[in-house]
Amino acid sequence: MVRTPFTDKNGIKRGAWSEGEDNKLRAFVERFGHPNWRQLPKYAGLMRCGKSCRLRWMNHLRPGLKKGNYSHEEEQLIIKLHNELGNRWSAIAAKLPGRSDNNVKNHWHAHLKKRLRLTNTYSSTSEQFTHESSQFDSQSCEHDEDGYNLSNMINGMDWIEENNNHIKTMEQLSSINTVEQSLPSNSQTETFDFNFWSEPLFDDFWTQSFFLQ
DNA sequence: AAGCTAATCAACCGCCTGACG
DNA sequence: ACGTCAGGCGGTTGATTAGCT
Repeated sequence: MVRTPFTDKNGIKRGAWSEGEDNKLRAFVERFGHPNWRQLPKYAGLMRCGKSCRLRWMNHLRPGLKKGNYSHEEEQLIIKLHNELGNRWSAIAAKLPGRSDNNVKNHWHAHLKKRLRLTNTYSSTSEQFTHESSQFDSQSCEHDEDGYNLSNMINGMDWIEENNNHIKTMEQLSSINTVEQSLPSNSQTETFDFNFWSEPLFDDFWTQSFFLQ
């Protein structure tokens, strides 16, 4: 699920990162930090652009990154924050320890957005859902930019998740009339010498000594 | 088994912002 | 005040995998 590696006309490598490249970047950043991403690949012995190195570090290599499935709580928090902040993925990711902005954004587009759409479709077919699934007063509860009731969204998502096996398609969902009866009634840096990097001797001496270790 | 389509997510691109000279 | 540069952000692309016919 990654782009095929290739080298562009400037000799910059692009596409998927190899394990060796990851190791070089990780080792270098852990040792020297990253005060200058543009210069970093040169000193780290990587044929990558600085942006690519930064992205790789931020989204895959930095310590504490959480991989794998999102918890229910995380998903609810994303929905809530997206409602409050819009597409400010970095701000949303900042509230989710261990998740990168890219990761959150992908999860939103691949999972949550669709589920919310599904929920709203269902919501519009069931007046009862709108009434009973919300434990909040309609005047005071939160709404998204399109006017959707946020609490209903989350409750609806809960329900869809619980009943996922029974709902296969949007068509099926919108044709269900008896579903509402089954709805729950109470649903709810390290320090670094910056001048060091501009020191010409750094070029050969440090990169060599680093990789000779 | 083969072909097709949808889903997933890593990586890229272009733009914006702030720092600095 | 202006230009340049680097970092960061959000949108988009594309390769791979999974599932369906």
